[in-house]
Amino acid sequence: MTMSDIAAQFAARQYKLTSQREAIVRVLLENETEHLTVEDIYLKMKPYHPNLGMATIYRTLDLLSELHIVEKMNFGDGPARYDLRGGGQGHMHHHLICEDCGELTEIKEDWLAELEARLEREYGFLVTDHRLDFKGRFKTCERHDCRSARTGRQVG
Amino acid sequence: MTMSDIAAQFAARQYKLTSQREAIVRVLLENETEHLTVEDIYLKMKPYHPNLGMATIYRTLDLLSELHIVEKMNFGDGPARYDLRGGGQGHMHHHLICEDCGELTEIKEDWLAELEARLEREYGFLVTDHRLDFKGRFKTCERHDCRSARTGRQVG
DNA sequence: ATGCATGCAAAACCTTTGCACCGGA
DNA sequence: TCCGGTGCAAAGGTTTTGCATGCAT
Repeated sequence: MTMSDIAAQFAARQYKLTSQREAIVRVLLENETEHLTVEDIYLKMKPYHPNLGMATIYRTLDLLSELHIVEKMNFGDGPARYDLRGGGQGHMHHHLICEDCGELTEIKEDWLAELEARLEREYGFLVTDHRLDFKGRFKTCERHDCRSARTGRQVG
Repeated sequence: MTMSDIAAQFAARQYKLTSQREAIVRVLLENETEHLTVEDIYLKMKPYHPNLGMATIYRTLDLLSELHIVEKMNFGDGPARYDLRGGGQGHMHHHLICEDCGELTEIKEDWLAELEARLEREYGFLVTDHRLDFKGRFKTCERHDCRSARTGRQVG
């Protein structure tokens, strides 16, 4: 996903790619592997765009979601997180969420094609997108044996 | 899942099963196939427990989540929804979310065992729970051809 | 008496909205 | 000029928290 791809999508729908919107997209592109919150974006932009308010970020992210450029994720603890969708393949979002350290890891593979075919056959349901989250623990997690000491951080 | 199962789990952790908590559990048991919000529960209980406030429901649901008796789900639109976990098998939560009508259907089968085994082999990640949501459309959905008329309801 | 649980209200938190202003076609 | 976009502040909805009271051991 490049800036000019995104510019083309804006143009196709007659949305304006203003300097604010472009700056927000740039932050997303520069942090492609992260799952940023609105506040994350706000703070990263503040030095360069001190007047840009969170409302504009919310509005821009809604727009980008509508265009399927970003995906909005809400894990139910704290604020929603946003993520550029992967290159061509479109939908697929799988996460490993460690219950010890809270780490959120994205699985880059699409393992669900056959399940989707089965849903269509057996439920008459045409899948356009999915999200799969696993909770558990990394064997190598440094906090593996600290479970009882945890404060109540919600990881899912 | 029966009330006495739940009572046993409370006792095992030295939590008190007060009349308020029992009433909340009863509402969940009586609506086992629904995905209730705190407000849903509050309104259902109001006639019988007019003094019971939402704070108690929040606190009780947190407790029930911690005991893995209910699952908290947040789809990012509106309030969180809560659901009794299925009988013995423990974790498994798969949903079909229709983008036309917003209907939320639960899939009652556990299709992910082999994926979980693969995650352990390839990522060193021990899965304790997962959630799988599919967005799409039921072929039979009555609103199938009304997409352009939709207001912006968020279904995922 | 001690400590957990409750009820109420206030606060906190995240997000959306209203409205005046700005800037490009 | 027109219209979408922005900035700020206020409102909205959901959830958490503080604190006094209540209840059971």
